Amino acid sequence: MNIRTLCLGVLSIKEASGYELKKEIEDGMFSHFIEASYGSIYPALTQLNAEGLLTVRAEEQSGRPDKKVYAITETGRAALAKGLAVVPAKDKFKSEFLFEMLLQHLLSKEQQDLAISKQHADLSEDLERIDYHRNEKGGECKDPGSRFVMGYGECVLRAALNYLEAQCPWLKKQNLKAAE
Amino acid sequence: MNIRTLCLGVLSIKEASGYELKKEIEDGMFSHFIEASYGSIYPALTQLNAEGLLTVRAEEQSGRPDKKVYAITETGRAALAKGLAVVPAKDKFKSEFLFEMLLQHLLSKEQQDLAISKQHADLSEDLERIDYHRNEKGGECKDPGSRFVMGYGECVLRAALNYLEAQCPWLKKQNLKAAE
DNA sequence: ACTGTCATATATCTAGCCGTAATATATCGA
DNA sequence: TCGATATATTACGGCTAGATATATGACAGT
Repeated sequence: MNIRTLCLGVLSIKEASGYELKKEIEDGMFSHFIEASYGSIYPALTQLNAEGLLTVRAEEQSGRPDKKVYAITETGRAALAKGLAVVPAKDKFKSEFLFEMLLQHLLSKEQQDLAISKQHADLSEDLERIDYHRNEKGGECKDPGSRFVMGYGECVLRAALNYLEAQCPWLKKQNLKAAE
Repeated sequence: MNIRTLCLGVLSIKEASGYELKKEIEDGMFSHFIEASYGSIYPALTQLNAEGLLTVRAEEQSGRPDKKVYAITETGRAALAKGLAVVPAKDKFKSEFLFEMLLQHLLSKEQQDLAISKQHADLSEDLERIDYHRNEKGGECKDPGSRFVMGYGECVLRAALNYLEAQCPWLKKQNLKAAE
């Protein structure tokens, strides 16, 4: 699956500008299992629009560049359905953290602890974001699809967090201190 | 962290040809948290060799292309240590499976079930590979680094698998059938 | 109060890294 | 004979990181 299908998928939920699309992918419901950069999003939107899979509407804004709001068309929905109708590729997981841990004998104790703290913070942040999307933004994630992916993410992230805390008990103490 | 550091890291454990390196990344201890393709590995090795971070030794083989076995040098180890001495970037996780699940209302029941079965199989396979590296290849993964990353992987994969089976009870029945 | 710097909001583009997949060749097992 | 295994190479295209442009509001420093 490529960036084009990805954009169509996000836009099938709600219309957005390129900037908002990126935000959605970075901070929104999609954030824990999708990545995409401006350099791929903007050209994709332009192309999809040229092919009639999206429409654009320019919103003028004082001081800022015009916002180009993209919306999916019926043709776009058909293309999306087609793009999804393939068996998904295997998940891709890349972790520099685990790579460093594997070679931990090459690192100082401080570097190791720093890496572990950072991992712990990253995981916690992702977990909080999921909780936020589930609870605080009431109503937006009530469909079966959203619930499934939120549940998946929560469960995986929590497992990682638990493992980390079990292996490094000092993380919890540090947590308590930080919470004071 | 880039491919160069990655190659150095793997070669710091044992010397290997480009082909073997790829195998290690694909099927070995690294497989659940690292990806790299021939298209990036081979040029990286050539370059690292040119810079004196690796040495090469050509092993002649009947019938096959010569095997170029790369080994890390002292300069290479220093470069590796330097490359690791940065706070690791955040984990990257991309899942087409979760993307499809989020938009499940656009898929037929058959497509959904197929995607779920495949995900289940992929996760199981990864988990088995970890178990294999921990148990059957006795002695290779006894250092703290290996144990940590194997434990992490197992724990995360098992959490995902449990979630999937809890959400889709038919997976277990199917499993039992397949095991007969 | 003035000033500078940073964050937010928006879009675009480029350089370079990286992956996909084709190509080449030889052996071995089915 | 077909496919898998073992090995190396490379062209093409996709994608990321990051710089550039512009305006406004918030906040810290002097």
